[in-house]
Amino acid sequence: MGRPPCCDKVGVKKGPWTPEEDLMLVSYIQEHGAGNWRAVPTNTGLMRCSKSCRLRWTNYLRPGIKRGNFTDQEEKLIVHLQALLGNRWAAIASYLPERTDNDIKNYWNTHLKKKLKKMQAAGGGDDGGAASEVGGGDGDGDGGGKTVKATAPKGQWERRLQTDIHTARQALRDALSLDPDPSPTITTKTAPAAAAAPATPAGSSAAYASSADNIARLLQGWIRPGGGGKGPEASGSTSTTATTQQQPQCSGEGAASASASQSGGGGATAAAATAQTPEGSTETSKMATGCAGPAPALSMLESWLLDDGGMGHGELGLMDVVPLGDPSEFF
DNA sequence: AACAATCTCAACCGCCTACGT
DNA sequence: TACGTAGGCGGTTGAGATTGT
Repeated sequence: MGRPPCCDKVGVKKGPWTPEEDLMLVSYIQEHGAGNWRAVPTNTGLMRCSKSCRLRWTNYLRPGIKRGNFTDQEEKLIVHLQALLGNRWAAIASYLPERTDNDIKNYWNTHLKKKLKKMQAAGGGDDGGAASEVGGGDGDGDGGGKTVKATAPKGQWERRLQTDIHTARQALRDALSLDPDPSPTITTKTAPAAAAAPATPAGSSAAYASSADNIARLLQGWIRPGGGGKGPEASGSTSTTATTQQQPQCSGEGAASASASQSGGGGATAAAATAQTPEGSTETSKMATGCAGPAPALSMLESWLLDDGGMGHGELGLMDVVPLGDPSEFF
């Protein structure tokens, strides 16, 4: 009441962000942390809508984001999770900590949908079940997200989440038990370029990409090792839902603080402890923070699956350890 | 070399839910 | 309790890059 709307649409700049704007945003978040997005344009002088600032941060500037070059395993994960969860990209992204929901969504729409269609047309591929499910709705799946979200009360939502995690586990089990065959059908045409310069987005605006890299370096500079709580995750992030913005940060630098602050509400201590392992101390920690090479989260998933052997205690354990709504904690 | 077609992905839009007043 | 805003999510779009002719 009485508050002005978020974006009055007057004098709000649109379109691509400039490196200068990025820097303004980054330095603001450096000081104040991510969150309270409404205050960002006001305090930074950015002529951007608060939503735009949040989006820019979560999809592009946030540390720990991996771009381009989806691995075979990532693809499989996405395919299976999409088949199970529908187009709930944020939920799917929580299983791929270093990918943004936007990235996954784009990748699905541009690559995977076609591939699955092709596979289906060819009489099924290595992703049999998932592919057929997905193909049925042309990737729009059950349309689950909105409908359910809109109608399910909180308790139901939590139950649904449990079910999601359950089904996701089964899917992962399937995916992992499938022939690991890194079939070349999955290669993308941008692969060569990306292989040459893995850290930059394949394709567009190389010049700007280098700016983004600079910003990334800047970010690395200001994120305190050990996560003293100064990082963006320490103060700002809202916590009502599981979103990509709360994923562990890259290289373990921000990860510890991220996990620590994320777990604020509930348990998740185990996950946090894992993430707090100093960078490079173990392979697991690297993978857990999503900053290893090509197969980041999956080893964790594998151990998770292998861990419980049967669904029995595993399910319970998972629910105990992973705060509802943020399965990525588990990584 | 020039043009057209296709692809990629960053960003916007609108809707929904949670939360504050 | 009602109302309004902020934050979050998924769908869609359009500019730029890439590939094919």
